[in-house]
Amino acid sequence: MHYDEGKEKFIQAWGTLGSAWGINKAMGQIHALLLISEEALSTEEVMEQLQISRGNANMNIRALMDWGIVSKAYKPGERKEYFTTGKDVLELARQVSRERRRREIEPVMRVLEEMQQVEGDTSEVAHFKTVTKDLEGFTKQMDSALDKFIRSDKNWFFQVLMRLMK
Amino acid sequence: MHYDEGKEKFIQAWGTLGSAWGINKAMGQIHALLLISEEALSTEEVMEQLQISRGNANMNIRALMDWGIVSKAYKPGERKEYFTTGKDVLELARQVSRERRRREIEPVMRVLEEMQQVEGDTSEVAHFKTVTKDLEGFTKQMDSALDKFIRSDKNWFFQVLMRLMK
DNA sequence: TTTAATTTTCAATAATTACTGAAAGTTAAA
DNA sequence: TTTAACTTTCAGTAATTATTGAAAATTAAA
Repeated sequence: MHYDEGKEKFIQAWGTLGSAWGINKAMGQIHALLLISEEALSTEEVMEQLQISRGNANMNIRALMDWGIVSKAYKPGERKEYFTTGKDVLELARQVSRERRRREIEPVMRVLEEMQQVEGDTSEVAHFKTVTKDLEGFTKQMDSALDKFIRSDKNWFFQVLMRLMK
Repeated sequence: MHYDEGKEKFIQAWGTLGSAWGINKAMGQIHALLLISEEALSTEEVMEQLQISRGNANMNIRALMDWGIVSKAYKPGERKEYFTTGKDVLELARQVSRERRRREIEPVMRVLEEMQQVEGDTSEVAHFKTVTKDLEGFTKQMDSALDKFIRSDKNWFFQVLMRLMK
């Protein structure tokens, strides 16, 4: 397979994966492009390689920076801004976990907690509280495991993974 | 808080969580509704409670069945179909993991594997292969941990969680 | 300062995705 | 069989989300 074909496939696949997980396609594609670029890229280069508009490129690069997975990189003597993403996959996973935890898990957990405030002594209410309590318990456990992962170092993570596999 | 208010909040929250994870809102809401219903519900009841059309209800109930998290339940003497979802949260998580693995992780893994077929000896190609290989390795490890989780029983899962927490 | 390079914003538009409702299809009781 | 209850499909429409491109804002060199 030629490089250009592989590159194209990878960028598409990464965009599609993003979509399936609630991240917009262009954002996924820009991330893919930066991942495989040895050098930091300018907005122009992103626009050109992905055939997207300036506005689109700018907005999604910003969004990636908000996620904490893309950062600015100035080139000496150049005025223009360049962008890169870390090449460490574990660190990437950690950062994505951190953000999704904050953006999605925490809000839903707060709602689940509130549900115990529902009044009434019908079996309907009892059932409602049981289900939401179960969800809350499970979510809390997952969340604290995730938290551990986020704070962990490489060694801890691989050790856990090894223990878990056997 | 009154039951109806709590119910409404929970259904909304579950729908929103769904959206953030690439599942459509109505699907999430129907699932929430079935979760908190003690009895199986008919399409009519779903339509009425969520104020959605017959087509919408039918399509999303089917989708939930495709995911393997909602099943038909006939009531004695009744001709109409009723639907329920399991109330075991761990089992639910397992089933969702199973499906996302099949639908999303496996396809992307196949693409990542292919990337090693790229030819060329430039540093560009070398870098490309390194990055995609790293992603592939990480994804494989996550995938096999997930597989373990999917196949595990409750005890194994909680033991792992406990070990992991401390 | 001016000027020019660069980035950001945002109204307009396009593309995608979700939803409706009625017609067609299916199923089982009469 | 017929009939009626029920389920599924799908073309049309609505709602949402993504994208464009040009104007406004910002930045730094001249």
